[in-house]
Amino acid sequence: MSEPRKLEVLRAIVEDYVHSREPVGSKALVERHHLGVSSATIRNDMAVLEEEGLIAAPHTSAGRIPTDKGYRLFVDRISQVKPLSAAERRAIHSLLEGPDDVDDILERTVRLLSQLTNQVAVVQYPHSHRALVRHAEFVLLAPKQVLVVLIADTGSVVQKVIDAVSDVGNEALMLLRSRFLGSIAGTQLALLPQVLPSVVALCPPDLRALAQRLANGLESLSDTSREERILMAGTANLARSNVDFPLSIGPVLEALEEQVVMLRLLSDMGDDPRGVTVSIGRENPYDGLAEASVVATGYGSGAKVGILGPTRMDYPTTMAAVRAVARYLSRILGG
Amino acid sequence: MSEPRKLEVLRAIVEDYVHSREPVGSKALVERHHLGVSSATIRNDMAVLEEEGLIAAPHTSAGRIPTDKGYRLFVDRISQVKPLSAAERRAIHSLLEGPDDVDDILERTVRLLSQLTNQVAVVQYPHSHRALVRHAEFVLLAPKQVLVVLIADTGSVVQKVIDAVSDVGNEALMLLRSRFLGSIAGTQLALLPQVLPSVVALCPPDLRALAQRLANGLESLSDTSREERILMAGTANLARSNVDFPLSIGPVLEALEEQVVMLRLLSDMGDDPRGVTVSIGRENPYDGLAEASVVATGYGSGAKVGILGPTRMDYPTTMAAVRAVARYLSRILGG
DNA sequence: TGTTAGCACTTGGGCATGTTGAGTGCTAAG
DNA sequence: CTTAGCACTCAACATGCCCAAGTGCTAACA
Repeated sequence: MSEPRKLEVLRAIVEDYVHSREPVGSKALVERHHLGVSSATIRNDMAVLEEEGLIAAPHTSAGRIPTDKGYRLFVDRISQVKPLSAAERRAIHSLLEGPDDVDDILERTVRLLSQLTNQVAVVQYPHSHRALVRHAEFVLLAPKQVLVVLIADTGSVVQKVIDAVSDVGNEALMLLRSRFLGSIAGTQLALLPQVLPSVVALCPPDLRALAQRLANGLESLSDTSREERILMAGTANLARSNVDFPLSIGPVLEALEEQVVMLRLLSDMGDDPRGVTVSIGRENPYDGLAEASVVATGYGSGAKVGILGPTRMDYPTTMAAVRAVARYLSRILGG
Repeated sequence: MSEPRKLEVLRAIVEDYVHSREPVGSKALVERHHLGVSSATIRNDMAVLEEEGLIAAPHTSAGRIPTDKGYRLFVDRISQVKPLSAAERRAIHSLLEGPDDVDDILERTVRLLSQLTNQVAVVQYPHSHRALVRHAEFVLLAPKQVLVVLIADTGSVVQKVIDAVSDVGNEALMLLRSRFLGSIAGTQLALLPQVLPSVVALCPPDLRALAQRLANGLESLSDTSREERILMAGTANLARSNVDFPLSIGPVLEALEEQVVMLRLLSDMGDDPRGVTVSIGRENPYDGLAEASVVATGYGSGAKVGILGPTRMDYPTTMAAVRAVARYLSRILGG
């Protein structure tokens, strides 16, 4: 039996199964695809594929469905990236318009991606460890409460309330502000922990306690892990795509709600810069996603975008959509 | 037939049905509750209740289940608020500890509430129209890009990127900053639209175009509707509670994702300051929630907290939990 | 050696039929 | 007004049957 045809058969099975959601048999296969052979031959091929663990039969006399391993081979060796439709391109392009507020863009990105793929879309906030300090502000909220605001040149603004031990004077605060600002403006956020102590050390002794607290606040704000958030959209697609095929939706929702889980998942996926990465079924590190696949890729300076859906999904189209969206995202955010 | 007993029967039906998820019959009813009468009598009462539209039979020979109207009566006239368990009180108390960052608190609130009730918990960000301007900052990101930051005395920080028509000088920006700040510091956010025009008018002519843009930015930031966001947790509970009773989960997820829908829903609900409001099944303005109920109440200065779950839910316990959480929330955020 | 036709075999799903039991409504007596 | 009794209804379950889809195997074929 020829190797190319075997792959062709696997490809046909995957495509038919994704389309029909039903086990696919040898006869239907030869009818729908013009493989130049008879169903008997296909049966032989399928027996081999089953032996190799690429497909499986739910019960004795039913068609075959792809296994995780089968999907894996399909994705790695067979599937060709489908070009996007004109309408899809247009939809992605329209992302370029509108305000360039990061939050807005990401929001629209996940919506778009979930609509394009009919899956749950997920995007990680852009990494900012390369970002530079643009401005810092201390605002007195109450006699003993100071709001610390840190603004990066990327336009990201983070803030935190800190409590002082004793009453804080406005003049003192302004003095400290200019001291800090003079030392840290223009430095990388990631370097703040190294720079800040010296600023504190140079402060007048009576302000040092306060300065220390402010420094702590700034440092925690610069901690990029604070930015490790994800945004998602399209959870309703989970319910729709499984209306007659009850993938247990509960565990998946749980995983999606646990940002930690999703972040791990995304960052565990390789970061092949030119292609998208796919994690299929039990390949996922999280048990609740045993029947789900994740298709993701990096954008900009290393954060991830992707989708999550049932293992039975249209990989070529999905992968194309994810890749295209990631590219546009990189372009907009200036990767 | 006595009116009090009729209500008692309704109450028993609701409680049993919520507990067992199965239509409840006359015989089971007399066994499980010590109503002092026989099943035949209950049958008569049930016939009356059915005539009044308070309960219904799925088919000829099955028990009865409460209708929306039945739940309504149950909630309005029968159910007594259950006291919370010690463990629940403790859990809520622990909310008081930890950082008083608004985001953190709300985040923990929804998590807690969803765990307490086993439903989807929803919280609206606190209203800020009474908030005062504490500080405003203009930061030059690029020659033609300015980041406008508005800080309120509540500690809320909002920002927006605006594009200028021509290159912006740093000195000009600083000048405008002090002008704006001098005029708007301490005024209510809600009043900004009235105050800002005069500030623009008093600017030197060559800066007026820029000033106008900045004013627009500030105004849009002060727009409280921008703050009308909601936070939620526990969507996985939707799947769990309906494992053997397929409430169509799809439309519900859709509603939850459409913040607009949820916001309308919450604000449409009355704001009885001392009690919680319940919206049952088809009472909801949104079709997708025809089989769901919302239990919500106000907190702080008028924003809402609540939960969403199947109409078949344990109203007394849920209402107690929502009320308790809302009270603590008001206390922490200083209602 | 790979392909094909033919065929016996397996099996889940659909369908008709029968049975059961929970639950009802009604009536007549207490 | 309550109750016991009874005939009736009907979903849920079980049983048996058949059918179509699909398989694996074997023997013939190129």
